[in-house]
Amino acid sequence: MDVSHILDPLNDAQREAVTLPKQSALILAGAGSGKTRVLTHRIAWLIKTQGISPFGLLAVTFTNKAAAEMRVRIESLLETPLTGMWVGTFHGISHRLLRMHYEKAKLPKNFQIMDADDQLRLVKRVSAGLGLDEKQWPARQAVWFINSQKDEGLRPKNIEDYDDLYLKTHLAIYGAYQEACERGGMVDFAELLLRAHELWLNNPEILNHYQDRFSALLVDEFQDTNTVQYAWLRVLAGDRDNLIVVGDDDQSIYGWRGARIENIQRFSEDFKNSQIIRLEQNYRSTGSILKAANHLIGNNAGRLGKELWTDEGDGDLINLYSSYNEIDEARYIAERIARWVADGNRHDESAILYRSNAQSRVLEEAMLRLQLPYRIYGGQRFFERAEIRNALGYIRLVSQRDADAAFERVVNVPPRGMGNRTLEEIREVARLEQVSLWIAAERLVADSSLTARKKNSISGFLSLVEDMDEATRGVDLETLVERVIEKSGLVPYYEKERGERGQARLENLGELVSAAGSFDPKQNLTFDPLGENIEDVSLLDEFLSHASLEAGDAQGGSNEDCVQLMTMHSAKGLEFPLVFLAGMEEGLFPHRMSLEEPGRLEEERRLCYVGLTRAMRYLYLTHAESRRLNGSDNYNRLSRFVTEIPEELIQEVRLQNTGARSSNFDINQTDGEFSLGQRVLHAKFGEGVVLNYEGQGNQARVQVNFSEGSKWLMVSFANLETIG
DNA sequence: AGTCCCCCCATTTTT
DNA sequence: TGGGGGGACT
Repeated sequence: MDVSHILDPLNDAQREAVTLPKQSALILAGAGSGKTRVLTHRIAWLIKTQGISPFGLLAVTFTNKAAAEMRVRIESLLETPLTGMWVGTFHGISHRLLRMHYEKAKLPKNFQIMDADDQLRLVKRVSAGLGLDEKQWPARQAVWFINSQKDEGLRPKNIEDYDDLYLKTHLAIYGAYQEACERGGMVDFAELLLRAHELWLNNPEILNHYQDRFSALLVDEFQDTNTVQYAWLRVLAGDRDNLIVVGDDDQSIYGWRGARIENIQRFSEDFKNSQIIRLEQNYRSTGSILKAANHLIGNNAGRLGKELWTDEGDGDLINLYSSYNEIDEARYIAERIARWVADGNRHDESAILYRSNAQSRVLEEAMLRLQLPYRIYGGQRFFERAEIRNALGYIRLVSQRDADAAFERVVNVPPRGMGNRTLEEIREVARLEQVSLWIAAERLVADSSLTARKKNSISGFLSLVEDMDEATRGVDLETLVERVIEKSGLVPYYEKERGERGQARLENLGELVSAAGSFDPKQNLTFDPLGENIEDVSLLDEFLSHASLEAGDAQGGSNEDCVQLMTMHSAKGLEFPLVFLAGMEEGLFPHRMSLEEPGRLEEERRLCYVGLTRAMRYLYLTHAESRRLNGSDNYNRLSRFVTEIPEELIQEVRLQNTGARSSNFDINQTDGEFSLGQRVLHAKFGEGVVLNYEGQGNQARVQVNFSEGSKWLMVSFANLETIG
């Protein structure tokens, strides 16, 4: 069989990784070293030459996007649709397992997935039920506690409280919360993983089945696995020695949400037969950028060790711009991008990366001022928008009356005269009689002791949902969604909301209808073209699970040619020819919150490493001498990360024109010297004042403020005459 | 029930 | 500086 198209495009290390014999391995894949390529080619190679059916393969990723991309790339290698192979996220695959083995997992058949918002609401309710003061015991903190425990694989009974009030209280909340979840058949994200793990531990026959089925397990971004995820993988691998993990300890940046860099550091000990293959040749960045990144990360201890290299040459030096303040910093970046575009490049080949979202606003304003189209990553995603969640709440209730989270969410949206008092009564009945809110509401209506007013508002809601149910029997998914929205009263409710916001919400509701119309469960992981379908899960439930598990894109229109603004975290995995790292200051990056513990500082350094290695050709580091943040001025020192880069790799863009700092850097050039503030004469633009300059020799440019505005000019072509 | 105001807080994000 | 949440007031 001809597999040349699978092996030929690979370098030696990549080829070695792809053609490893069947055993466990750690592929240490540096930034831009062809990690995804190795994974996908490995899979194609296993299928084409090792006689392994796609059915016998499992590939796990962290994000839906990565899973989808992997599938597409394997399919294009195989030149055929990939059927039967499980490619998905830890959560998606766990969800599927739980659906298939719901009885053994001790879950109701129609269990629902709670997302972060549902979870917070439930924790609030549970804390209130325990009589805890929301001020003293913030629900967000309790959620964090619960999730971290679950990420570590810990149930309340496994946790020691050390007679400590903090622990005791949170344990009580965790316990009560878990009971509420069990009662309502609800599963949060962390629970999906923990539950699937327990499913295997408690049911050896099920575990054996999957161990027999999968002859190879492949994991992407292994450095981001948390304790449960690694335990999950180890249980599944058992003694089969068939676990291939790909990752980069130097790019582990999610410790704060449970990821354990130790997992990748200890992999070789846990899998004694495994080998390590390093992918160090980089196909993305210039030599200077790689040298800078290598040096920087060399300051971290306990690395597995890896040095990126390229055979493409050093390229330009890294530019460092010291600005007067954050506004000047943003202006400089914007002007630099404008020039980049004027030179014939695309906006979306440039990216501005920053440590924290708060930095984006000034940058955004600078983009607007220069009329540069931009796109800010992050923000609310489609299925997380309030209007979408409200609509889905109704839909959920139509399919499942006992869905308390949905009940709470929509019972008074749009407002229908259901006061907090009334709701509290419903909750009370539900609590006392151990029934769902829906049943409690029904009982309250039947109970004659209620005032007519309250009775009406409750029964109005109950019959509305019954109505929706009747009106949507036997109807397809799209029609169902459409009719439920129509009956819900959400449309007139949002029409009243002034501004474009209401309009946007209405559009989103419309989009939800079409999303339902084009929803194809065959593309969804929980179904399988080989007929491994999960019995009796309705298309509707499937759609709702999909909405929880895959929150969708943050914004549409992402295909337009825009400057890309995002945090360094969200930039992981991406690359851009022109990259700015803004706010290279102590306290901001590394962030002050991470300074105390050495481990967290190292994670900041890894984040910086990620940032640096996003750049393909041109890299600019910027910092501000003064930065207004949270309403007060900060005077931060230059980030230690900049000083950890060898000086000879950095070229300072020296200039100031914002006044407050007096500068008289001289610009040497053939016909004389300019200094900032120097008056000059240009043949076409007339008189002007030098504001700024960068570059050296015949690359030098000056920014001159002429009467018609400021312009950047190449010193060697502009023929400027000094005057005065 | 809805609006307004005040107070508090402020890193990073996926599922 | 600004957003979100909670409480108070209408």
